[in-house]
Amino acid sequence: MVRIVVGMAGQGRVTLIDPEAAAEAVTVPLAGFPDAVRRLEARRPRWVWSDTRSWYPRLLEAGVRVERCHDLRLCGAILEHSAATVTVRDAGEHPRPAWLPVGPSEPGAAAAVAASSVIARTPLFELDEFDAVSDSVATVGTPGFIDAAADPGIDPIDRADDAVAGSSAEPVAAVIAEHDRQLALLAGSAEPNALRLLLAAESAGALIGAELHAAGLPWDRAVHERVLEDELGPKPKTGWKPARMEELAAQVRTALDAASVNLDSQADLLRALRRAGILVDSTSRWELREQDHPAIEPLLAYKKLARLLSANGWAWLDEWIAGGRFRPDYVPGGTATGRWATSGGGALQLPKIVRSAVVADPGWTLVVADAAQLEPRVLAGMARDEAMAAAGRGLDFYRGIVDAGVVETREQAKYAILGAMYGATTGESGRLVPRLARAYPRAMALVDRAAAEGERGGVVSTLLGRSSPLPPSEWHAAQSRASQPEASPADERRARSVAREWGRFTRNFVVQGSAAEWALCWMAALRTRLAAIAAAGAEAAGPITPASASGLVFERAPHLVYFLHDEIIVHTPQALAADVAAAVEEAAIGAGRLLFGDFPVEFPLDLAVVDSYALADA
DNA sequence: ACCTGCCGCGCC
DNA sequence: AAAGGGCGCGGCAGGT
Repeated sequence: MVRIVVGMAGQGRVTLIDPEAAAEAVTVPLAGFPDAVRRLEARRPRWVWSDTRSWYPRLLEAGVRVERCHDLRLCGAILEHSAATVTVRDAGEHPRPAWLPVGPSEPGAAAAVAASSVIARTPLFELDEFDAVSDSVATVGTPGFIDAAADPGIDPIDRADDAVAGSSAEPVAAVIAEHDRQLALLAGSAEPNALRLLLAAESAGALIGAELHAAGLPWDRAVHERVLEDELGPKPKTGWKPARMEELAAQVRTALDAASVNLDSQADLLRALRRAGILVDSTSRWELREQDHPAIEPLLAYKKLARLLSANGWAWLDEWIAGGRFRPDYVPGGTATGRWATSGGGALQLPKIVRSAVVADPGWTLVVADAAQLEPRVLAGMARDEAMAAAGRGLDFYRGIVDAGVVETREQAKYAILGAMYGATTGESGRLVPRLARAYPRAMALVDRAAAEGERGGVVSTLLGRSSPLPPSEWHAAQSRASQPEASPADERRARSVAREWGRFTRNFVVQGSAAEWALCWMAALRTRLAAIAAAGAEAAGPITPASASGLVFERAPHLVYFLHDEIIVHTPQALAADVAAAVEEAAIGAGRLLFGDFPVEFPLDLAVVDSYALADA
């Protein structure tokens, strides 16, 4: 595997160097960076750079896509916290350099499942580099290493200016040294194969995050406006509430006999409710729903509309939709578990009601796929729980649990599973968990171990070796107070409560984090397959000229446009939709193999080829 | 005029 | 209907 390291060379110039063939180093002005990368990409190197969010957008703007990279910021963060690197880190021979940015940076009808012979022939993303990760682990580490406290991060604008000004940030020698340091941590780790896969997947995610932003989610403003008018009434003048909300507010005020209550103020509303004899402790929907009073129905309707207006109303459209695209800033690895975050636009919370505005361009269509019940399947695989995996053989895991006689209804199965993964102790969900534990002891033991480790302040890790942060200061404070001789029963209750709370976090961490790893591998494999489909299509269309090369990135080729934890959308020319759908299915099968080898856990998809996102879960 | 914390709710 | 994990965001309240 050739690596090409990217770093600054002073005077605003960029050096691209294969450290093993240093004589061939290229130094170019920043403006020449995309072309230099385009030329060298033919060698299919792994690009090593400080931060994908700083470097890759300018390549994408110039129409340059790269196949793979190593994101030093993201990979450094994983290596710095992983329980698998504790020993090699504690040896102290590989201290983290001060310049390396830490914490998030800012950027700027389904085809049939492909036969497994296809899977075997088509390499996954860099599958050749990895053996399937065969050990299931909820690795227990040693508390006492670096906390996950957020660092301020690096402003991308400043970074770009630095680059132009030729600051000494990231001189290429330092970047090479950092990559070597990370490779040494990897080599010295307890789980080099798993971690190597995680770093590759995380870095692929970084590329995908930038590509998703550059491509944008196709968005039909007119459809969105129609939704708003249907729900809220005509767009009001600035400073006015939509007509439908005013009507509902009037009904609520009449029913409460509170002519001037401000429904947007929790405090004001709560007082008015209680004065009207509705004895609630909050204004939240689940509590109001229980009440029998004529004010409740219009109030809940009002709150629903208020939410739509403030989160995805006309102002949102003006701010976030331009040129028929929604371009949120994705933050790969932005949460403790490795799930992505987004910054701005609420991209991970698109309400179902506005999804009808996600419409494919003319001649194009959307391939929408989500992994059905991903987390319990990942748990079954991690725990190597044969019985649980058997229940998941088929599209509906919950039905499988019922058919196995564990519980009576599908709903019970769902709540039992959620309870097991989230640590429910009360309610119907909590009562069902023991039945699940009898049926699937291995899976239950895995999450119970993770919870126990968290309760005592320890570290747990995902399948591939991403480790949990240490407990917050409240955990330490509560435990130390409870261990004092003069500790009160209240102190002890508080300490147990705080401990159990952190245990629920670590319990969920191993499942959610490992599911995020499956999703990254799925998406990374899909990205590779989409590129192959695009290349084949381009070949059929004739030679690639420099002018058409940028079109190869998004304008002619199927490409990912959305990612939501266990769900993806590919925007594709209609003629390629069947190929894309097959690629999506193959990638899912491949991700399962990569993480769980031959263990018989399945990851079926709900997949739809539709012109509008709203039609996907019909 | 800001900032921060909390609530409520959208998604997984 | 069920209450347990992870997020981001808008709005209000209460502080400076």
